[in-house]
Amino acid sequence: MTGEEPLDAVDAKLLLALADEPRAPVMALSQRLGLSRNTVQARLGKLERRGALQSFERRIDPAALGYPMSAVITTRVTQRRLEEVADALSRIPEVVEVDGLSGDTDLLVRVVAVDADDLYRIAGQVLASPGVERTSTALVMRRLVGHRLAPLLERSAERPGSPAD
Amino acid sequence: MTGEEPLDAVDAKLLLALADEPRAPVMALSQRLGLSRNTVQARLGKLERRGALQSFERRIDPAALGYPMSAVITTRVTQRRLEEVADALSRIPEVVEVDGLSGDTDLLVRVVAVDADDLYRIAGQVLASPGVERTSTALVMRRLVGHRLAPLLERSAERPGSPAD
DNA sequence: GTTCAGTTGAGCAATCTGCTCAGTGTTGTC
DNA sequence: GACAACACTGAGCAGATTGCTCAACTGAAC
Repeated sequence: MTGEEPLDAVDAKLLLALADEPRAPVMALSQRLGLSRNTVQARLGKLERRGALQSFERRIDPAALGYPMSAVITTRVTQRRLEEVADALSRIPEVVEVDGLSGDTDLLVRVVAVDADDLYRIAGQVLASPGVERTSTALVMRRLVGHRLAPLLERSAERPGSPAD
Repeated sequence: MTGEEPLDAVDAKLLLALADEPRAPVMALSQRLGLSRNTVQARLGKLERRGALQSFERRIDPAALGYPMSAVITTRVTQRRLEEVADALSRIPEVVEVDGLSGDTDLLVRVVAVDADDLYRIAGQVLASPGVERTSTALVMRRLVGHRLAPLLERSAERPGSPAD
């Protein structure tokens, strides 16, 4: 068991509605879903308590903030120093995301930058972080599919049970 | 010029406040920022119109939806078929993000899955997509630094001018 | 000196919020 | 079948919030 039961169809529909109108008042949502205001409010509260909603920061477009350039830096790290490295990386403001991976590369570091020079500087900082052995920087030239979850939400919204049955 | 001027300090503060309380009413935001309600409303409207706020879907935690497993699949693609491949990938619901990269690997594909079997299946679908030559799947074992933008926002909130001066 | 965008404070009717309560299924259990 | 647990519903209420518009003020640019 995952500890929390996965969301049900109603939750999925609620999230879809929110995806469409993020700042929609509860009233609008309840009408849209054909549920009572009470229910929607309870569901929303449960979603938040459950931690199903991540930080609002994820919605902010770095480009609009003045960082139009984005890159992924795959890094190889001295074993057993992952924590330390992650900590060092988190101190670089332009590092927006770090994932620990299995396989050849240990870390996937996502950074944003103002321009090419800026990116060069940041990549240097990543490489200079204690514990980092080797890095490889790849520019994000184009966002082919923006982060989306709607397809999975729609699946959940239709089926009653768990996502994969 | 980027086409749109970057956000200013007020915008950054507004976004920071929203990051703290995503569903805060405009009134609360205006009090918090020491600005008039009118101004906050105007700013918010401008942010949305400008496209500075991305889809709400980004805030939804796939794990809560029932997809606790995440992986990045780097793929090599037949040249000139990027569009086609991206289109094919976008039809796989579990593909949540696709970036076109410079360098050795052409595509960075982020997928979520219910479990290891599911991931195996999805990786197979990615590889089977027309135009995909080779793939390499790496499991996201741990999120070291969750997607965040606050450090950059705070920088913008303090300095009056552009993000890097 | 004038124009212009951004901000402010005020006002208004309509709506929304947070909260509580009791009633109504729908389940699952013994 | 009886019963408890649970989610959903409809209703109510005081108070806050929204969307909108207006006129006035500020600072900067020209």
